[in-house]
Amino acid sequence: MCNIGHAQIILIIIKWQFICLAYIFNLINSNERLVIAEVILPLAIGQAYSFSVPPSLENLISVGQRVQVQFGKKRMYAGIVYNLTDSVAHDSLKFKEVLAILDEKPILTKRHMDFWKWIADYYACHLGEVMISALPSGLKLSSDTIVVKNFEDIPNDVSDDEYLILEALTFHQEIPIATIEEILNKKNVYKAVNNLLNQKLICLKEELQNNYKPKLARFVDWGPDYAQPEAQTKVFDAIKNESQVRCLLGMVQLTRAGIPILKRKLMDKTFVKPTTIDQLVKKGILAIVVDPVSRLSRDLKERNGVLAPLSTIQEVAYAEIIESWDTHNITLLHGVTGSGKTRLFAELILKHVPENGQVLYLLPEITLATQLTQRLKAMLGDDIVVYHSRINQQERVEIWHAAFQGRKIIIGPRSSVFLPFINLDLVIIDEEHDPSYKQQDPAPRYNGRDAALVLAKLFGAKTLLATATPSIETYTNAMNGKYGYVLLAERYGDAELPKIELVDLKAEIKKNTMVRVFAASVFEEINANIQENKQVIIFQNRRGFAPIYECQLCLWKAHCINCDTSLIYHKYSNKLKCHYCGYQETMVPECPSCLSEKVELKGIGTEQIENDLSILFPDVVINRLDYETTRSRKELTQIIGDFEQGLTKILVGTQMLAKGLDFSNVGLVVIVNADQLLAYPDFRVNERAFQLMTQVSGRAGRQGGGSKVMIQAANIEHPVFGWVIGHDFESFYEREIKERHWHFFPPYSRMSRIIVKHKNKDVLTDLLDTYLDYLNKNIKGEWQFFGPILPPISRIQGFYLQHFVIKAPKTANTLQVLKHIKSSFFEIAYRTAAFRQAKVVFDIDPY
DNA sequence: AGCACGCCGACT
DNA sequence: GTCGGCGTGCTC
Repeated sequence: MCNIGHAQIILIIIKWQFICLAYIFNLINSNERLVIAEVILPLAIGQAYSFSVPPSLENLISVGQRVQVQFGKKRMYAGIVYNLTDSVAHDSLKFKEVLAILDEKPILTKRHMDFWKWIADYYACHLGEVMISALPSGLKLSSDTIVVKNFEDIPNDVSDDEYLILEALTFHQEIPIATIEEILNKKNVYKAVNNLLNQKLICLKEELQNNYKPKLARFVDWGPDYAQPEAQTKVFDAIKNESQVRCLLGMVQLTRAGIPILKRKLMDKTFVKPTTIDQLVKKGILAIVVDPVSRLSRDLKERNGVLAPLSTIQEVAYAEIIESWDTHNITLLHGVTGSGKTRLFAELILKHVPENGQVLYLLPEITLATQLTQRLKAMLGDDIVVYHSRINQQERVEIWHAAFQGRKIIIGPRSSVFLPFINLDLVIIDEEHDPSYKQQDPAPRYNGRDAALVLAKLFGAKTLLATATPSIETYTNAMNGKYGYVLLAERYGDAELPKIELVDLKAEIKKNTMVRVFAASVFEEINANIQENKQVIIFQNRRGFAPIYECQLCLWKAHCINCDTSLIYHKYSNKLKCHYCGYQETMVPECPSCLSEKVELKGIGTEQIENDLSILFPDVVINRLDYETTRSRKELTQIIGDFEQGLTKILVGTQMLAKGLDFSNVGLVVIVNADQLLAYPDFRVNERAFQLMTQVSGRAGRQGGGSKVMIQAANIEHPVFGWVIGHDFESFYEREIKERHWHFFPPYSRMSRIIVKHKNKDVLTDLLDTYLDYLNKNIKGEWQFFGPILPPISRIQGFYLQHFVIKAPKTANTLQVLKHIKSSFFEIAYRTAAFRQAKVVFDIDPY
């Protein structure tokens, strides 16, 4: 008995041991199997954060999906699974759980997130910031996202959670996601929200903002019975009222091409009041249209349906590009303005890209809204998607999915490098030199051109960089043999490059022969072109009416209260505006400082030129193309369309005019003040001035010959003018590259700019001195540090700013040293309490 | 970036 | 005696 009892006890002990062992084994085992998801959150912190994946989700989760996670005490985010790993027990304890998986399938591939990582590393920013830029807002969710009603009746086939959300929306049009959590009385509501989004029963608030804008533009068209010219002619018999007649005459003239006209523009051109138009609308003669779809696109598409054959020169260039791709992945197509590059792109896409290959066609933002995309659409058909800043967020999500499903051609600005291509075969970067490829603010401060080259490399895709005025960096790479090089030196068809003439403003002013802002010869030339029914483009790279408002007595100047900038007068609104922070005040007729009335406007802006022209040429239709007049896409399309169709005779504008616009009847291009283009304190000024003048000139004479460009300048000895006049890119390059070499500027060095902001001016100076001292002592080699530099605008929105510049050798470990620079900055700033409030911005490869 | 916690000035 | 300013530190 005793023995048996003993044995039993032993058995029990063994049993217990077994249980304990099994328990421990189980623990280890389950810990080994525990899956950890590294998740990118849409925040400017850290890199990826880790969350544990509950067993129920283990088989469903994969890299590239969105998941709902809690971050901090109460905030929820839709993050992206960046990586999946196993972890051991003591690590996993501190992790929160993934609460839900939002996408059945990934919405992008690992390859794309590698691209994100490259951007974050190279441009010294957080992965989360890249995510914010990359994802359309329809795919981003967080606690403070606001959900908006987008249905009439609640459908039957929704889940309980979804029903509760929709029901709540019938009472309140908008509900923040945080409130939805309260309504459903639980934390993981994203799944339901996401389902409703997919069913388009709800929208996110940001998604709607873009949709509202086009509604602001009202257009005037003929009433249904007056669409035909005969009916329009007859209508004058019945109308007696003088202003109504004037209004209708204007309509006949301005809508000749069958395109409705902006109501405001009709009022401006015919000097009628809104009531006059309303009366005509009441009679049914005119109609107000709020159609958000431009009719221009339809017209153009019909006109350009047929693909013209390649010219002999284009054939040669085509063959050369294909050949150069045998040995180089990247090729520069250097084609003069008007050489028919677009037609070549169409040929490459149609003939070279395989059936399932994708094409990314990058363009500077403004060109997107123009004829170019219309022409490509006409050439290439419907398998083409255009991605630009003014399309709404719902469409963006659709384009996102289209790219992931292999849509063939995507045209877009720099941000389209973030679309989730699956089989990218060709990248075309048009107007490669354009500075707007560089994003200034916010982070990631990436260059769309350079990022696209990296993206293409990740896919093994071929790249074509195209421009009439290559950037110094790209041209150098082409000359080095790093890139292939194809030259297209002649214009397409019978078009000739325009004759460029320099007009000496100093001499003109001495002789007192200026006609307002124009030299006498320029004024005559404008006049002659109008007489010959040719169109004129006037270029002035400054918007507004006058840049400086100054007191002649005490020299007081209108200054922004937040920034270190002078306020620019806008006549249309009678306001003085800051172009940096948007601050504005109403113009007062006397000096606020000495109360004298001798305050005067100085300098020239596009608005003033437009005003002067309307006085000099009262019978000519003049229009203006700048940031001010193109707030909506429709207005931009309208302005370009009107000029293209010859309704507008003179077009005044800023550098928007320089970007790839194609007008056939321009006989004269005037650059009003070229000195200003050469006055920026930037090592790229000459390059920029050369490019701008050449590009603007390129708008002239795109069909036939005899066109002219007149450049007004005081400092006519500047060498850049000679090269522009001679269409001599090579001499310009020869000289410029020597300068870059001499001063160790890019492409000989890699440049970074570190901008530091602080509310206290002295602390800021102190911090920069301390830090630069540290850098000079600790970083050796060919590294050069310059600063502190006071930027042209040294105070923005209450913060003082200073920057310094780093020139680094182009060696392999540049990035590591930059990382060190970044971390040591924070270290030094942290040591002193006063430094800690400093904000710092890293701008790599600044433009 | 957001948000909580905490320590000092102007109000019921 | 509280409300609220923004400085500091933390978020898997």
